[in-house]
Amino acid sequence: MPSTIRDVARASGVHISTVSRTFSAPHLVNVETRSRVLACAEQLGYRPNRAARALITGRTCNIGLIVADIANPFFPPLIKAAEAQARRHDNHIFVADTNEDAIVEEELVRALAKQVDGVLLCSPRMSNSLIEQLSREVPLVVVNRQITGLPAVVMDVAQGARLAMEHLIGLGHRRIALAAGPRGSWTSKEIRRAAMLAVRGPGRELVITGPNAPTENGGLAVADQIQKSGATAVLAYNDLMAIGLIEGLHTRGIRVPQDISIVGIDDITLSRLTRPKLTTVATPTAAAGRAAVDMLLAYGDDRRTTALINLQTELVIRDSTAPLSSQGSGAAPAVTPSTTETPS
Amino acid sequence: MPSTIRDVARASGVHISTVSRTFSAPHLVNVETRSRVLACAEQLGYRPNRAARALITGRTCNIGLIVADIANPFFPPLIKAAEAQARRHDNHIFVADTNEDAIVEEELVRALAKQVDGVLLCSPRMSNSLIEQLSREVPLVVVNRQITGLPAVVMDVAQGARLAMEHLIGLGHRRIALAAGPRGSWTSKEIRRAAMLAVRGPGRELVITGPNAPTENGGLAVADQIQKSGATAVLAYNDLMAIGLIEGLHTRGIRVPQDISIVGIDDITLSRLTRPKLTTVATPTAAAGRAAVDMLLAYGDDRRTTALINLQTELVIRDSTAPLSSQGSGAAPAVTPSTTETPS
DNA sequence: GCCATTAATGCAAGCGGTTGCAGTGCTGTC
DNA sequence: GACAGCACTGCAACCGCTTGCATTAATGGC
Repeated sequence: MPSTIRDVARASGVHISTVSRTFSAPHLVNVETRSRVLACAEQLGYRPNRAARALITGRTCNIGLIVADIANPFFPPLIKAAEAQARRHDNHIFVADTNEDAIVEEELVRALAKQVDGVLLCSPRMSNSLIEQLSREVPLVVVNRQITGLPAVVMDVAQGARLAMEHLIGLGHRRIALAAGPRGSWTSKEIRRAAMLAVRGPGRELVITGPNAPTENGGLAVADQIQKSGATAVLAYNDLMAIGLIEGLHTRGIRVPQDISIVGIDDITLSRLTRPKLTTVATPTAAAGRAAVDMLLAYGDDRRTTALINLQTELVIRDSTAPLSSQGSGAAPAVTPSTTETPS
Repeated sequence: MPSTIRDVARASGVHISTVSRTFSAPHLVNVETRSRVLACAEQLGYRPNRAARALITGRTCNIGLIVADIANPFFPPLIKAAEAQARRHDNHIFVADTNEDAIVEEELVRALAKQVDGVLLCSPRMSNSLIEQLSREVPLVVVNRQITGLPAVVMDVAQGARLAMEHLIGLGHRRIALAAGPRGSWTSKEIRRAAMLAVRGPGRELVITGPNAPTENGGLAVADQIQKSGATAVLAYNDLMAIGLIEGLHTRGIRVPQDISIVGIDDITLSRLTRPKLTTVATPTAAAGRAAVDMLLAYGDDRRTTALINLQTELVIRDSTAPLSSQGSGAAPAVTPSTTETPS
């Protein structure tokens, strides 16, 4: 039904190769011929079949973008920035969601491999070795994971975690909890490493809980452990967990930040709209999306580009952190459980 | 570099057509031959090129999914459900985000058209006529918009809006505001129509504000108008706006639900985690995603399927709505601006 | 006036698969 | 023993498009 290059050729009385060139190398065809062909094409509603073109040129002008969970508000800004950047180079982004499942992840890379020019793998849950193997089948740029030999864009969460810890220590906290992220997350490992290093010191202690689901429910679920841990401050793997955690603590009568300080990571839009507003480590997700696309597109030019882009993070101090209160009772409930709160 | 069907044929000493059949019609090839071919294929790391297959079969086994804004938490459950359902039928979903832009929307449909078997168009911002035109170029299933002659999946937001209004009226509210959605949104029109109908009655009034961006910021921005409107209750186009609105009112010293009641629409995960928890109209987004995929896949069987699936919505009453307070001062600030609040 | 250039177009081979049709050898039937 | 039927495999055309090369005509230089 849809018209092909042959229909246009017949209609305009030229050979199909001339039609082809009209679209992919216009300077090679006579001005008059060109406009005649274009008119016919327009009239027939002809659009080049990109799949067929891809078959022979090897370029699809599509980029695959694989994320662990579209529902995690951390990703959309990255996705949108990548889309915008791709569009700027006349490419399109196909997004796919792995549901935090390493198996699905592998499957999706393979499924996309042949229909895109390359894949951006964001916050992968696969093993490094599998990623290396896949990178031999399709150009890959990894986001939020550092693998030697592979081009990557990472955000310096270690630095962010350190800043967060220093902030908390500066507020007088001594017993600090880390609500870790999911298994297989490079970011979570980085945070953990940096947090341990930053907290190290006399009279200080880091309590690690996890792995946890990187969602509100993950935060909700860890509230109990946090309460029992006696920590007076928490660094959460991400804002979503932090928000869930705040809610979980709230239902237990524990107030944030009076009774316990919470720091998130990511600075999602939402963290400005919760009460209390969330202190968090801002990650440059949009910049990461742009950089990853650029990296992938540059891939073609000189083969083995194994650059690593490391983007800075920064601490945004809002209302979920406060100096260690004098009662120093840790996460134990306040004596009179929050009678001054708004009803909930 | 990647091995083709010819490489496998050479390695296993058969004709390419036999290799082809090994993958697409295994029952036609001898068991021994098949296993030999499979072994060679495995060893060479051969994977059928889906683009090439699509070229001749006309089926890509891919489905395009276009949404207005990935960052809107309304969509992810729909996307995830669609992905799961598609996977069940051995198809893949490509998601693309239009940034609420009708132009980009059209461009994306066209870009996807040739690389997918059909497109799910969610909450389109285009005109009906353009959608009809596009549906002639590629099988289309529209979600959240009803267009005669086109297969569609809609959620009965009109019913939801009616329930919400009845709830508010039942609580004694007489002057109710509607924070409308973006221009071009069918859903917003439906809500408006239903709300007007439901509020109609002696001494009652509906104040409509908008169009507004369907985001937290949209809600934040409309807080001022709402305050001045004197309304004691608001139905927001979606939960995100409702949450932004609550925040905006909060900074103006107006308490929810004591001073003003708010109802959202969508029942996103978040609406259970805000304070106050949001009263909202739950929309069956996951069911919509599944239904849309099923509809699109059924498209092939008997051509012109113009079914319409209308999914029920329901009102979830939480803490952001309350009986009209006796002071009846509407959205005017409380006399002593919320000294009992938690600090923010 | 001849030849080398140049511009414009046609020709045909393929990209990596699928598929209708035509063999080939074998079995079973009468 | 001839033949129909079956299971398997090969052959070759084709899907829609690109591209190196050949062809043609027009142009310019000397």
